[in-house]
Amino acid sequence: MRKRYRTIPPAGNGEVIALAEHGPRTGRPMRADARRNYEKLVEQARIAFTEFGVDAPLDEISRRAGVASGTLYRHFPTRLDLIEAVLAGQIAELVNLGRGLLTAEDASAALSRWLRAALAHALTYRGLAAAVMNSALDQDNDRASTWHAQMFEVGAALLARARRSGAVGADADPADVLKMVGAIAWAVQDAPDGSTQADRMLTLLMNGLHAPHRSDSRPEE
Amino acid sequence: MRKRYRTIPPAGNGEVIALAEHGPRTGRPMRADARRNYEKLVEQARIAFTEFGVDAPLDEISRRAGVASGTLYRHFPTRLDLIEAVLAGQIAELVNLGRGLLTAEDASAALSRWLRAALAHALTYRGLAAAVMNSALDQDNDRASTWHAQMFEVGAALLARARRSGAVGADADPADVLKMVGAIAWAVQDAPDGSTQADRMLTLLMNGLHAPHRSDSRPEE
DNA sequence: ACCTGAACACCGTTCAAGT
DNA sequence: ACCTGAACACCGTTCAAGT
Repeated sequence: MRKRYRTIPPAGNGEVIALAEHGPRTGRPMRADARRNYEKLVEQARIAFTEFGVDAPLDEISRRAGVASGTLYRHFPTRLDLIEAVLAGQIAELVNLGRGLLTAEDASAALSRWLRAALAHALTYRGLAAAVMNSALDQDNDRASTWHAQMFEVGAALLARARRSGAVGADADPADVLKMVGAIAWAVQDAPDGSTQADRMLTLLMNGLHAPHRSDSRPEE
Repeated sequence: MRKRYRTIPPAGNGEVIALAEHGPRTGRPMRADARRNYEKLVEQARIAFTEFGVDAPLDEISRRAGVASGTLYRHFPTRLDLIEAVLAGQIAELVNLGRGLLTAEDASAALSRWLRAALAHALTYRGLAAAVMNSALDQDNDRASTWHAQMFEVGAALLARARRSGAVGADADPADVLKMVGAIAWAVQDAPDGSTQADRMLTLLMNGLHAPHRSDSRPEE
């Protein structure tokens, strides 16, 4: 199938269970067995994504969770639904970190630190998180989860604060910056020296933010 | 299947045929019918990738080319082999452009122009070219084609020249820069306003290059 | 040396029957 | 309301037979 991952990322925390308490379809509480199945599916998906990558066979996941394939499909109509559930806990942590950093003294350092944390998040599961972040950032996307919305809010606030402090020049679009972070994660996902390369690339991005904004975007020719 | 593309990119030029003259396996000239099949497969793959994206069914491609599935498999053992053949002509053009720009007066503008051309290339076929560029950039990759090797050579030369001219500060790794270009293409591949966003992001990258190099890559915490 | 095309394996999706 | 699991559809890969 695919190369295996070295380390298994930490499991999603209580946030996942908070999601499972209410059915994503009805809004009403889930039946106890349905909720158990939901949680088993998310847990086994997390393990399978770690082992096989994004393309882990769905029936393998349902088999490990001890449910039929139709049950997986009922809870998660698309693969992306399942993926988002797996990532939910990690994103919540990122949001919390960002909120804490909003009161840090050095606004520029706070931004830098949060972007590095976001990059670390984006790198999980072979750049899978990066792909989800990226698709959630597209405007016409009605799939952008609540978690992602919060994440972008925090990112924008940190960027605005850094700009007000004078450390970041001119008008960088927060969505652009976050897209770049996801893009870096994607770019290094299979590189042998991935994390050091990602570090250098993020430094390049931070330099671009610090620089006085010069628009040299003349058209192609 | 998938959303359709607006425009069909220009066909690969003579370079593709140059490849087809010798079998990729033996090194000796291909039999006339084999070569015809090779070319028909590349042409139909180009069209199918445009219509369906990267995941165009292989048997659809072989069906349109009028050959059996085994023939496609003989010429192109993996999907990536087929993709590389489709992109070959475009990459050759990019290399030529870069070589011409090596003697331009303004080294910084030359780099900027070539990076924008590289970005345009990376955007073809829904960011498919970006994925191929990116995987070719990984060091342990024995699949990096001759074309890509030339491309990275040209990019490195343009960057070095811009650095010597003083317009680009310090030591940016050419591979990092090209990875960023591919990453930008990937990030905007499905965005509604993709090309304008890509433009802004590339400007951010250029700003990062122009800035005096500051290394703020302190570890995570 | 190359091509054909049937056979196989794999995997996602649906749905009738059951609780 | 939810679950099961067989059935179906789709697609990549192999390989024996043919030229």
